[in-house]
Amino acid sequence: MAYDPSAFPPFAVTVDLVVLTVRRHSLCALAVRRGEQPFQGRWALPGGFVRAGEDLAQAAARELAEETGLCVHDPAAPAQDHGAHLEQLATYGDPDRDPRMRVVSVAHLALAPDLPAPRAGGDASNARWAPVEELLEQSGYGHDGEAVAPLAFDHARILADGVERARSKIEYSSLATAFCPPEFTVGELRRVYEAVWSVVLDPRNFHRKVTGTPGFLVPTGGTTTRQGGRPAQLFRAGGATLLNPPMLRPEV
Amino acid sequence: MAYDPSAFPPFAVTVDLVVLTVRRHSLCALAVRRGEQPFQGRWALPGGFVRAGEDLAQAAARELAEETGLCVHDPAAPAQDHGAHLEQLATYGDPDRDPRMRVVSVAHLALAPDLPAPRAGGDASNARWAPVEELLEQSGYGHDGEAVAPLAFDHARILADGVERARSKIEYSSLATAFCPPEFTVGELRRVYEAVWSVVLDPRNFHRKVTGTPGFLVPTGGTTTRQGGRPAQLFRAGGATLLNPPMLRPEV
DNA sequence: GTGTTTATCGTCAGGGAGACGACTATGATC
DNA sequence: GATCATAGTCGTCTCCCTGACGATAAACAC
Repeated sequence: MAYDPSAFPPFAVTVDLVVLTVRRHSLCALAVRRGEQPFQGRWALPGGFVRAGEDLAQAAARELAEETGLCVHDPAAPAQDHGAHLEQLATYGDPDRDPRMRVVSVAHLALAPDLPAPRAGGDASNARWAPVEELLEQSGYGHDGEAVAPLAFDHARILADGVERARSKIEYSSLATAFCPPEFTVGELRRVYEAVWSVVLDPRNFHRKVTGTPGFLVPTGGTTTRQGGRPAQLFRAGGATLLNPPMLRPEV
Repeated sequence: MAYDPSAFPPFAVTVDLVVLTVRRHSLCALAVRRGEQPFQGRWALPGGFVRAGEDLAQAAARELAEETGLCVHDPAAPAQDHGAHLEQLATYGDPDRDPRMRVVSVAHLALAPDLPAPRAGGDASNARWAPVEELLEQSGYGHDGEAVAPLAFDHARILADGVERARSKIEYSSLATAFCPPEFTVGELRRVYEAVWSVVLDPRNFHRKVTGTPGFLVPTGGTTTRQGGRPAQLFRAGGATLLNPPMLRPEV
């Protein structure tokens, strides 16, 4: 218990990011290709060291901006910016998780609307959005037939934890709107739930539920013209953060 | 992004513990008195440095055993041991949270049944169970009239986060049984909910709800003889961890 | 026995959710 | 332009869960 600077081992502290978005009706995560040992050439979650004067949340926001150009949604500001949601996920500190040294990684979860294309220091070939099932398979092939190795380090575990957090959190919070652009339709929001949960939802019951939950959605007055189908009303995210009663995830 | 051992600052990593229990109908947390600077003499959460070969969960379990003598409940083992529940809570890494150096603390949440008395290295005067409202008041007086200063470091924030986690988690999980001895009555479980949520619950509806949720409680066959009142059936915690539908916390 | 306390069972009304029919408003096709 | 396909929106019906609360059961205190 006594304080002795020589009594504790030195640690490196990093932040790793689980950045999720919904593209083409499936839940995708941002992966970057490692350019160095260990796990050189393998896909990994974006991340980096926490700097000296930096808070953990600041470090995560900085990494997110470096990798995606996204600004973090300020919780104090209203939901009119195009920022992403960022929250701490969990911390991973297994002694053997990094062969180089003792690294403790504070993983963060970011939810973002569909983005044009990832950029990793200007090199697009080193970053991509990949469906989470594809990244979580122990081995397999990507949509383009490329062989895919498991994620580096313990990042598969971190990604799985982040996905599970997102899946459960959209049940009882309005976080699903973080996957949507500033203005969206009820159908777009439903497709977010369907992609994240991998289910199909009844459009009529979903519409009744989300429009009937006070503070979840506020109509902007506009409508969308889409290819085929009746134009839909446009909504913005309302001020409510907690949904009560929650959205019910269909079982099995 | 390049790996350079001199490019990152050294951190100390600690685990801090929010140990909660229910005593005399109120939610209490374990606090230890600091014996050294900074915050000498102030109350704080128990905790300590993570050792070299140690996992974060191992470090938390070790600290918990040192402070309380509790063994951690093995998730793989059935719920028949007297162990406590332990889970990671969140990580706190503000650069200024410890004036001595850069310390990142991985806070853990432990839930335990009512224990005889705390022990801190054999010195009982340096550890106590205190109602969480008392510890979270910025200043005030304990139940014995002693003046109480705010918790050291950012431990009030950590404690508040742990309490909120416990309050929300007993809604949708069977974790409330972690506050109970191996065998307990429905009334004892109800008093746990009442203490953690600071509400009063209808005994009849509560009984219907918990006995009707499959896997939550399994009757042991025995009954209790208590001072006054009809003897109650004894139960053990069932195998279910997630309650669906959840317990509903009364609003306001 | 009477009163008190705690446990347990029943009843009833209201609300939310699933299942699903019906209608509306657009684009696509012939 | 009529028809079809597509997507959005409104309504209805039933079931189940919950809250409110009455009633009964089984112990103890006097």
